[in-house]
Amino acid sequence: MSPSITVRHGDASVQLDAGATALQALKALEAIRGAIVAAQVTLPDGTARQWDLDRPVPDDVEVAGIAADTDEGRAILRHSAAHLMAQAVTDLFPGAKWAIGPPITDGFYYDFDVERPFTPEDLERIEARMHELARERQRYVREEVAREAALEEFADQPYKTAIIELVDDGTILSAVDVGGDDEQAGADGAEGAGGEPTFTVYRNVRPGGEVAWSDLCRGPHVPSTERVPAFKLLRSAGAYWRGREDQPMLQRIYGTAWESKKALKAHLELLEEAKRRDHRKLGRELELTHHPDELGPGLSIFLPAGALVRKQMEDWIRDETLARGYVPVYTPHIAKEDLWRISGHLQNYAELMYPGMELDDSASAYRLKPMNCPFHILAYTSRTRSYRELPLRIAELGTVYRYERSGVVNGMLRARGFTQDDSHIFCRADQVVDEVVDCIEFARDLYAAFGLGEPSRVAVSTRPDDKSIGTDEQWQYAERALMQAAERSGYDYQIDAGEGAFYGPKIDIHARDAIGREWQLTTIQVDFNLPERFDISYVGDDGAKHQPFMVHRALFGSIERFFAVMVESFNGAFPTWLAPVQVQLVPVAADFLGYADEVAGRLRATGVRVEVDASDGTLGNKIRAAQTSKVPYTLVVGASEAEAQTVAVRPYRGDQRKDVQVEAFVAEVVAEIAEKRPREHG
RNA sequence: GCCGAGGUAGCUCAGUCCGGCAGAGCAUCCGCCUUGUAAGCGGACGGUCAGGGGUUCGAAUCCCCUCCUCGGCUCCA
Repeated sequence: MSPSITVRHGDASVQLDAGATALQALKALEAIRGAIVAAQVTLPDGTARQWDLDRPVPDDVEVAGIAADTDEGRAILRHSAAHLMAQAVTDLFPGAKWAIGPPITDGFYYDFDVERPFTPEDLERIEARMHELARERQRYVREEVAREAALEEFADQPYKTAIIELVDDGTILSAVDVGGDDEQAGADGAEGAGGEPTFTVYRNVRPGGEVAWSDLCRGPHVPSTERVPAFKLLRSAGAYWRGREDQPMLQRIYGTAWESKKALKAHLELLEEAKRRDHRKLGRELELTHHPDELGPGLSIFLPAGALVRKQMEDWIRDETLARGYVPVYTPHIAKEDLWRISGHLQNYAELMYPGMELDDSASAYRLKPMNCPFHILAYTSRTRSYRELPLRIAELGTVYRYERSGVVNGMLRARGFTQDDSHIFCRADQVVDEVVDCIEFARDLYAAFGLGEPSRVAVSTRPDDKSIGTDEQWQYAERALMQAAERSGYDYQIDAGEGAFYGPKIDIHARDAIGREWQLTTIQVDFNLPERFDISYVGDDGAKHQPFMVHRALFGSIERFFAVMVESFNGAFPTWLAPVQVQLVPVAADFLGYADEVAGRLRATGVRVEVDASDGTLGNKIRAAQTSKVPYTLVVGASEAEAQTVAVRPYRGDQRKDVQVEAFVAEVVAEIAEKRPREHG
């Protein structure tokens, strides 16, 4: 008579023979809905853990299936895909050493130490081999092994033994961090006999029982290789072991894996769509921006069309900033090195600053500004400040220059010269939370105005582990203030531990674009440090001097980055109020140029940005030119229109309308433009 | 900075492996056409083949260095 266990799912409960697997339990409980990749087991003490379907479940637990088409389920099947890839690499490149292979957003990677970097042809071979292995229906078999046995088994895998060693000195958590979303280390908690950690090894077992491959891994995995239904290898790249430059460079292969071929296809199409929308490509095609080699990496020229879009953005933020009680300033691009010594930038930020400009007749070098804050402090200290003036919100569109390392510059998303819609709010300690809440609401309004909807994520970044200045008390106060503000603004927020700036913690606000990608845009930082370093003060109602807090905030973040996000999110087809050219006049033949000019003039008189196509191309040719330029409205005019004082309206999106009265169209487009600009200039 | 892939006309790309007159389409300009909703026809213009050095009778092509771009590591607005 074998002992029995009890398992539950919701209200259901059932008794099973001891040794029953998670899959058997779920079947007995009739708890399987759709495709599942693993189980979630909630132990009697309330902790929930992911569990292999073929792994026996303990007594008195709650079990549930993890569906393949959830984030959690995809992470598991991607992790299994990473194993499959490592096995294929091992087959094709004998002697390859494996490091870690976690699932990441939308995919997975695995790092290898191999003789030579992988070529695109290698990736094709590896992927083909993965398909063969998947068809073999190898089972992923979990096995717990003692530390010594693990060390022995992976004696010829230095990175695996290093992971095991990391558990020993208690730094396994840092190894987990290296792995990103998840990690490969098989440390399954310090639960082994005698306090020794127990490791788990996953073996890929062929139907005949032969062990094809084994990896140290925390799991769980899908039950068998054919349960990784759709995958594709995307690219290879160098990556440092443990992400540290003093460590060997490994070869990383990125792949993506999905619960179905359909989902994979949809993802690959999204990648293609992203490529089509790339702001560098559209910027060139639509003549928005220019990045000639002579200019230098990370620097941009805004051509007239791009500049008009940017002007709309700047007008919006300038007007809105003034309306919300900020005051404007203008500051220079360079300043004496001493300023940056006082601010602490030279000590904490030097590697991101351009080198000093030495001048013969000056005792001090000058530096390009990487941030605007010291200048705004100088604006603050231009005279004695009273508590009655606080909060004092100083704002500027300030262009900063940062010497980003050559490998990290990325179009306008990560640039060396960029403009922040920067503001520094000087306030009393008790005003910090209110000010941060206002900033979050301001950011929300901005995202809405520019068509990004609600923020997708709010994250509070806390004190960095390494470089930072200030006392624990100051950091705690500031971090608490940010969390309180985040709570009051009603957003769920997450904590990014150790991701703060060197001078204080911050809130970052992210948004999703039209094709679902997430961008970090707004940043709000609380600073107690610069006020101290510059010894700034205000006179309180007690007549004594007090030190204010500073809130740094940039809502667009970087105008260039936000511009790039706009280009990509709108696919270059801007809403009318942002579009560089709002209306394109197309005469059907040269005879009607006069009437086209007349209509254009009436539009221009109301402030609409309008152009007339005076080329001698065919009508089809001119229509095509208008469409490919993505102008919101094309107006076709010929004899009948001139006669009746009408236009034929061809919107970029939507159906064309004929015989629209000119005055009606003007009123329509003017209203549309006004509507998209909640606070029109003037 | 490190690893990999690239750089040919304003744009998109052939030609590079295997050294032998530098090409196509689009754009631009000129001419013809006088047009009714996504490319009319013809011609012209346009190149230090990223830059420099080397090998060679001869280099876009092979070798070396530098710059720049792309994808990553890392970082970040």
